[in-house]
Amino acid sequence: VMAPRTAMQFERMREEKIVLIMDVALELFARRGFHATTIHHIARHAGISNGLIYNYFESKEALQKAIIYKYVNEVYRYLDIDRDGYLSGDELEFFLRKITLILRERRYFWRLLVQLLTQDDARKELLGTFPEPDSLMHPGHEPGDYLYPSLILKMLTDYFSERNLRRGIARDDRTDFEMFLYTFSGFALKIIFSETEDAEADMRTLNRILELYK
Amino acid sequence: VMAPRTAMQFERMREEKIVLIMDVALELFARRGFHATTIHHIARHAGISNGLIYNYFESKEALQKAIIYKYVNEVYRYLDIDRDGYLSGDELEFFLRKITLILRERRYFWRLLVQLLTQDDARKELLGTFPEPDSLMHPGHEPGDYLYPSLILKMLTDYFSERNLRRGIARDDRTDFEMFLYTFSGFALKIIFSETEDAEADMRTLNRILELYK
Amino acid sequence: VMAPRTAMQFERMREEKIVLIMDVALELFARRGFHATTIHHIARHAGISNGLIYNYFESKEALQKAIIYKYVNEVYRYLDIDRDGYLSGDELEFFLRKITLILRERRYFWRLLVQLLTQDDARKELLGTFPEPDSLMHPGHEPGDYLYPSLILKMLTDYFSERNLRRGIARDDRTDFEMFLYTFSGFALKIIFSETEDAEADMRTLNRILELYK
Amino acid sequence: VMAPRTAMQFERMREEKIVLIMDVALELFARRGFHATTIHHIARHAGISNGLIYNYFESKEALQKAIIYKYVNEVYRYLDIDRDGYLSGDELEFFLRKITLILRERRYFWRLLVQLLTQDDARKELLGTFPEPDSLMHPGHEPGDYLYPSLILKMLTDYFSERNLRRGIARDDRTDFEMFLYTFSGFALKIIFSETEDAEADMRTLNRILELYK
DNA sequence: GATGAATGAGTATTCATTCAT
DNA sequence: CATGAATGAATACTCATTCAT
Repeated sequence: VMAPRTAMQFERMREEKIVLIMDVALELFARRGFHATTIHHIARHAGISNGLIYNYFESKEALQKAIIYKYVNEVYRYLDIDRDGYLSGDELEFFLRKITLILRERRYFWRLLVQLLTQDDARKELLGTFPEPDSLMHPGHEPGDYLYPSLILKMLTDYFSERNLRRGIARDDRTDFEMFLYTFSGFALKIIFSETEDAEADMRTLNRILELYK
Repeated sequence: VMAPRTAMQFERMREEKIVLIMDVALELFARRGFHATTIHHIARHAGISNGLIYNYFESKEALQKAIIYKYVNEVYRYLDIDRDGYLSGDELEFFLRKITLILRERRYFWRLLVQLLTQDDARKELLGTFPEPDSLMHPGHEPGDYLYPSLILKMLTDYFSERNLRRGIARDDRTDFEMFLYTFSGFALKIIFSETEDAEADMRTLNRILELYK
Repeated sequence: VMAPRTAMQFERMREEKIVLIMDVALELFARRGFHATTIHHIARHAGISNGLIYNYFESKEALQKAIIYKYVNEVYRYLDIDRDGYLSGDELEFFLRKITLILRERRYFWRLLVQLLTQDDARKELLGTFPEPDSLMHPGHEPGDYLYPSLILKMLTDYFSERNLRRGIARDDRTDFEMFLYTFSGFALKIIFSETEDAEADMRTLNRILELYK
Repeated sequence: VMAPRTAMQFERMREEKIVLIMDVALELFARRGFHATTIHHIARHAGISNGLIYNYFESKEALQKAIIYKYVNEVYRYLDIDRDGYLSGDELEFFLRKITLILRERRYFWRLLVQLLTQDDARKELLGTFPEPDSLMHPGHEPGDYLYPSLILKMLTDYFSERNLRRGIARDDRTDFEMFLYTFSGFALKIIFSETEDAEADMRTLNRILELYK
């Protein structure tokens, strides 16, 4: 007579499978696109049956949402720097270095995200999942809040405003801010979509960006 | 017996239908993605029947390829600058201004392209459709050849090599070249995916890019 | 060169297919039950492909609803007797004879209906599709209104009230009314579910019911 | 080594679980239909696991059959009146009153039965489970035999034959017999499917039926 | 006995593609 | 050339059933 599994054993089994499924699905979604990836693909790659996926996720769409949600949260947690709303030059550097790491390590997640931003409906849906926190309207937001995109944007804007002041440029001149954003965006895309890693080259690029815009 | 004029009229009608289908399909592919766009969608938006599409295109995939092919050629023709393989500063400026225009005017095409580059298989397929011309290996390529990506890249590389010389930097220092590429890529994406046009802001950005990298 | 079909030809084709599909589906739903009947069954019995069914009906459920709706309306039209809200003895007889005919001719429809009334959720859904007309509250309803179940019920109740008066029984004694309803229900079920028709026996039964309750 | 008492306890536990499962399944089958009821539903409602059901029943179908079998037997036992094959007027009354009680108390069972009779295949299967006993052909059947439907039917036929004689009607006139059957069927359905109980009204109806057909 | 994770056959539904007219 | 009805292969999803623990 074998003892039945304990609730904890079951819980662990579930956790493991969920992680497995999400990881496999993320890579496939990122590589082939959501629609071109079949549940059967995912199941085969994960070494499980089609049906099992539905033990853990309501639908293919729900699976994608769960993936997005998980990694977005992970990123936010990872970026949880000193959020007094103010960004010093060193903090900016720290921030960019961290992001660069995340871009590389979570490459597939970012590929998926870019892909989604590419499609009208998915873009709307996606942006809708980041409701702006009230803390943005009322300065002095609670520590523990996530770094919502607009929050990050605001911190950067402020940073560049002050930088302008320091340099004797009109406070609200957005030139450098925009150049910085464009440059970093292009750089980010390169990291996300390059097949091979060249950490050293990336480092050089990052240094140059800091040199220009810190 | 049909008069030749009638045959020509038919030919024109054919042309018009083909253009109609491709334009509608391009927008839909770009907005919703290839898989999420059905032949039925395209037919309805074009005000024709499903079957008619197959009078002009072998398959949905063939339609997409035809679209890519058509616009890529259009872009190449448009970019058909003085191709002696050498790019002066003014030519670079001219080149970038032209591209900026094309990015804006052919926004949907570029969206589709970015979307495709996003998926592994499509990316391979896409890159495979631009076989490198021999003319690249043997300098002094034929006029009339297209400006293949690698050709453009080479012209830019050369341009930045010389610029380095001018500025007393090591000839093969790729720093500025890369920074330029990243910045312009980010800028291009912004144009392609922004819902609203802000030609003036784009102009300012472009001027700044030229200021930095011309 | 063949001339393309006219819109009317298409319309006729559509009509015919819709009727075919609904008829086949009705019989199968009635005989095997909704869940036990697969779309594939229906398609095979109708001699068409699975997919075609979805050209005409949104879903399996929508198909069932369309069937119900169609036959309910047909029945209502068929029962469209002099609807002044008052039922004479002869009108009652006429009414019952008509219903008996319909029960026999639309046997499968009634089987399906009984089957649905048998399941909780379907029953609720079904009853919800017969919204009570306002005309019930305000006597003197518009001619052209359907004979909603409650309207029929009311006519019968009134009939039996008057019949009570005629016979010197308390106006609101429901004994005979209920006995009549039970008897006719049992009789209806027999007609609906008997495999073989015995029109003569049914006639005798109906006569007896009229003898007892007219 | 287990003490016999423990074995017996186990046996009782088994019994209780079986009864629990059958009761829950009966209600669900009756309310939602066999196909729309999942094993998972049953398990959840019974507060047990999916797998456990298969410890006690071969399959979902076997479970339904077991339910039918159990309740049919229960009904038969309950109706186990003096079966000399002859039905006096008082015995008829007794019989009907008993049935009325059972209809009300085993409402879900009867709903399920009606639902099954509604489907062709289930109807055949169901009727096949009541093989006619030989005792019917050879009068003077063994006590202890069940009151098979045909036996009941025969008793009623005989009862009405004699009643005809008493009333000076042709012995084989089936008019009253049929009217009785239809009326009681309609009445039975009303009891089975009415959401609320109205024992008093049912009593009045029953009395009226007896008044008419006893 | 008991659990619930896992399987996989079965089903509704979609959609590119064909074809008679 | 043009239509849209028709096909059927492909795919997401369900659920009875099995089985390791």
